[in-house]
Amino acid sequence: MKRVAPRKSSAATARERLASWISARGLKATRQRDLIVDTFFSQTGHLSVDELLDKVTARDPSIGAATVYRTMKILTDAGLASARHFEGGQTRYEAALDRHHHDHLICTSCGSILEFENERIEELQDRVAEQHGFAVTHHKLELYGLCKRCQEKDEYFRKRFPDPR
Amino acid sequence: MKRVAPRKSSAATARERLASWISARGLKATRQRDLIVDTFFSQTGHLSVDELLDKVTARDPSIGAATVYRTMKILTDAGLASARHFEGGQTRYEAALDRHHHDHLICTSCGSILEFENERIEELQDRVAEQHGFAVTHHKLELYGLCKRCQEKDEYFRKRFPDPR
DNA sequence: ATCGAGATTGAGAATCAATTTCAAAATGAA
DNA sequence: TTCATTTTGAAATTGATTCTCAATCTCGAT
Ligand SMILES: [Mn+2]
Ligand SMILES: [Mn+2]
Ligand SMILES: [Zn+2]
Ligand SMILES: [Zn+2]
Repeated sequence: MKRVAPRKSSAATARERLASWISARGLKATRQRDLIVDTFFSQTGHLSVDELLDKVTARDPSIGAATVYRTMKILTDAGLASARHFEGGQTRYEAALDRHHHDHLICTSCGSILEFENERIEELQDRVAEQHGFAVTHHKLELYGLCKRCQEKDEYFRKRFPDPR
Repeated sequence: MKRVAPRKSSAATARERLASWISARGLKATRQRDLIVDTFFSQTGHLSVDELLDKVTARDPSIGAATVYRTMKILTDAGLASARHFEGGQTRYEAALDRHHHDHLICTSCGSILEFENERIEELQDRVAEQHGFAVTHHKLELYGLCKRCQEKDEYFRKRFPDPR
């Protein structure tokens, strides 16, 4: 009878890593931190602090916004989350454990975010940097526009209400 | 005796275009606006509102920051300047008249900004968008790191003070 | 289990860029 | 010139984030 080795959820792994990262520098484990980290890793996608705070206060209304900010900064420093600064809005965080570098397509109508990886683009970026004697540490590639669904919605309204005015 | 056709400075052209853009929508020409636009186009590079305000108040100390913000927004709407939101700092503006789209290399040590165009990267971006059924309106590609000079400075200090502690 | 140095907390204040408000001044078409 | 409309500068406001601080918690050493 085959047994799959019990796979640790990446949330669990993240909590472990955070624990060692925290103790490694004399920080302390707290109930609030655990709750926030737990909540964060139980979500997918790109979460703003406000959105996260909502979920967190649903579980414990006494937790303050500052603590969520502080905790997400720790997660980021520990390499377990990454902060994204898309156009206009607040900072958004996404889980970073076991994830490749990737870039984003952002729908300016509905706010949905798609991810992509393109090795060829990365190479060309490296080449550009090289040509300028530049040592790149990180980069940002974001494509803004309309997702498929929002294009279709637009199309629908254009058909129903042609040539307004 | 050959004569080159007198070439209008792009600053002058920008002022003309702005004038028609302004009158086209019932706005009014003002001394402050002229001064700000003049100052902006007499500079090169990527200017923050603060930096621009400094130059502007040197010429007329009575001009307020709000007016500079408002004027740069008009220039942007008119397509004569473009706003750039690099990591961390304030919005920076660059002249947009007669300029191709381009992207940036930003030195995180000295703040210098290099520009580049790469048609191949743009094509690949289009392909990515297409694959996701995404209609891109604009994008942002920014490479952060150390410029040549800052790398050399680092190198110099590493040689002079090896293995500290 | 208790202690105590040091870390963490939540609330509210502070910061910072940017926008808005508002009363006074400027613009420009008639 | 008139005068509806736009613009201005100063100050207030906004919104995201960080900071401050007194009270509370954590955890290694007793
Ligand atoms: Mn992502
Ligand atoms: Mn540029
Ligand atoms: Zn959409
Ligand atoms: Zn540099």
